[in-house]
Amino acid sequence: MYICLIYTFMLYSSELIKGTLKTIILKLLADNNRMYGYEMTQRVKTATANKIEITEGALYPTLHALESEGLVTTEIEYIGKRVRKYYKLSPDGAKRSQEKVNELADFMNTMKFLLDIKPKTT
Amino acid sequence: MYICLIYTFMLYSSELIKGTLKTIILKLLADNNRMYGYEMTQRVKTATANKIEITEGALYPTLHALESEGLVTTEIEYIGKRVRKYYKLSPDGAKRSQEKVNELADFMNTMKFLLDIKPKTT
DNA sequence: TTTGATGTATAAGTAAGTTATGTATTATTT
DNA sequence: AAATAATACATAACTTACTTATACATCAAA
Repeated sequence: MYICLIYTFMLYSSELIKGTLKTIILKLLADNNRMYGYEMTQRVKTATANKIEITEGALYPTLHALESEGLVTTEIEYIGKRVRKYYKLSPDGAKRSQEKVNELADFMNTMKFLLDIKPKTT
Repeated sequence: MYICLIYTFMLYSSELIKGTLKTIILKLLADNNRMYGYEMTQRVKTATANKIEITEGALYPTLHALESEGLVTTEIEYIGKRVRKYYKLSPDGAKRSQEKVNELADFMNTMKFLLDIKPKTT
C-alpha cells in the first residue's frame, strides 16, 4: 500500500502581491517596533504558510524607498561581524501604516463584492 | 449660510488594482454570457460606486490578450454605423475564470490574516 | 455647434515587481 | 576538512501590467 502525499506550494501569482508589499512592511513595523529585512521575509513566509515569499530584490529597494520618504528610520547593529539593519516606523510611517492597511481592507471588501465572493464558512 | 458638500472620490491606488483586471473581466463574462469592452468599464464603475475605474489603455490590450490566449471569443456587431465587439468565455476561459476568482479569494483571506484585518461589523 | 457620451484602438512612458548576481559571515552537514 | 545551507545585506538588468496621451468615429444633447 502506498501513501502519496502531494504538497502543493500554492504561491500566488506575482501580480497579486505586487501592490501590497509596502503595506505589508508598514504593518509589520506597526506591530513589532523594529525589524530587519531578512526577519521580515521569514515572518511573512511562516505567517502565510509559504504562500507569500518576499524576494530580496523587491524588499530592499522598497525599504530604502520607505527610508528616503521618511516613513522609517534605521539602526545598524553587528551580530558578531555580520551587519544587521533594523527598521522602525517614524510618526509619519505609523500614520501611513494605518492608512495603507485601511485602504487595502476597503479595496478587498470592494473586490469581494464585485466578484461575489462569499465569506469563508469555517 | 453655506452648505458645503465634499465628495471624496476615494479611488484606490493603482498598484492595488493592478493584478486583478484579468480576474475582473473573466468574472464579468462568467456572469453575463457576453459583454463588450465599454460595457465592462461602466459595469465596474457603477458596481463599485466609482471606486474602480478601468481605463481603456488597460482594458483593450487585456481583452486582446485574453482572446489570443483562447480564453474568450469575439463577435462584432453594428449599432447603426458604430462597431461593437462582444466578448464571450470559451470553455477554457470559464475554467480559468473560476481559478482566478478562487485564487484571488484565497489571496485576500491570506492578506486579511497577515494584516490582522477584522471582518466588517455591518 | 460644440460638448459629452459611446465605442474601439495603440504608442510611449512608468512603477513595482522578478531574476540573477555579488559579497560576506556563520552554522550545519558530509 | 570541505562543502553546503542559512543568515544578511545590496544592486543591475529585465519584465509586466499598468497609466497617460492620443487617435479615430458615431450619435445625442445643450
